Amino acid sequence: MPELPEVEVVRRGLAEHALGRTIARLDLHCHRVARRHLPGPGHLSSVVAGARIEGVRRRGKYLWLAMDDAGPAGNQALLLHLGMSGQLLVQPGAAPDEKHLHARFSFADGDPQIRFVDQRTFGGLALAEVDEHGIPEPIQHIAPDPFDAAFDRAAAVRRIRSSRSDIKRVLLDQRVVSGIGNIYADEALWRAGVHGGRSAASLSRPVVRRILDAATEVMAEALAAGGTSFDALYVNVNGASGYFDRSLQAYGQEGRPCSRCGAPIRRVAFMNRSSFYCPKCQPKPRRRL
DNA sequence: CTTTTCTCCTGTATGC
DNA sequence: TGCATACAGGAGAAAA
Repeated sequence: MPELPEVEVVRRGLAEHALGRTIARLDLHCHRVARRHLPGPGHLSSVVAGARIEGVRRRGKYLWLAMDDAGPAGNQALLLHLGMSGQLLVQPGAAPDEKHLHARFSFADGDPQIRFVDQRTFGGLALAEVDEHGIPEPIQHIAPDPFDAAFDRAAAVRRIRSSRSDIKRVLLDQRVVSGIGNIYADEALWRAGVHGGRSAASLSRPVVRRILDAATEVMAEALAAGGTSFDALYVNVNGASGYFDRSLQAYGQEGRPCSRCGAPIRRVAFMNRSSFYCPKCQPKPRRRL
């Protein structure tokens, strides 16, 4: 599932294959893919045609293409989110349409195209104004991720400790720290030896720092491995899977012995999904999870 | 305001 | 075999 490392892998692929190119046309194959673009898909396509891609940026799990000032999109950005199953693929125009092809970028210089393919259509595209730092308006509420120059660890620690919620919930809240999803939240908590059900406010500053540092570290390692792919849903722009799933210590490891202490990893239902943790290394709080 | 729950979607796996 | 159900989960809307 695309969390920060997977989105960064895709960003790098786009930077390699789309940066500096002029969009000849953008074909949107379903209305839903542009649902966040209120003027509609026709408007989005017409504005983007003829724009030159001047930057490929990311904050947390959001990607955006910065457009040239002089072009038709004027200093706007094309904001992209992969949702759970979105893929951006570099493909020759002659390649057959993918089953869940939702958007196709064709370029003035010909091949290759960039295609947005998304089985579950939780992802999408939208055109957005940007602020003085180049951040799109619709994601102003998304906090900087740990790899962002604007990331302020001390501020993040304060924000986390001021929450009244469980630490895992807070880690998943993109307004506090962005980029962390279910997989890396579980891995960071396992590394830090903290149960996700602990109340965030009850954790000491050093423990919160340790959790944030663990999240940063595990995401950096995952990025170096090309991301985590459980199935064919997350791939890079060339269709290749990442291999960090082999290095996961908690997520998806139910019943397997903890690599630190040997206790079997447990799975519990959490927020309509799952949490994985080591019952010995991550002692459960008295409160319910 | 903060916090929690619900909803969007479809392919795969499991159960009867 | 076939049909029903559970599950995966990011993020925003809605509810509490």
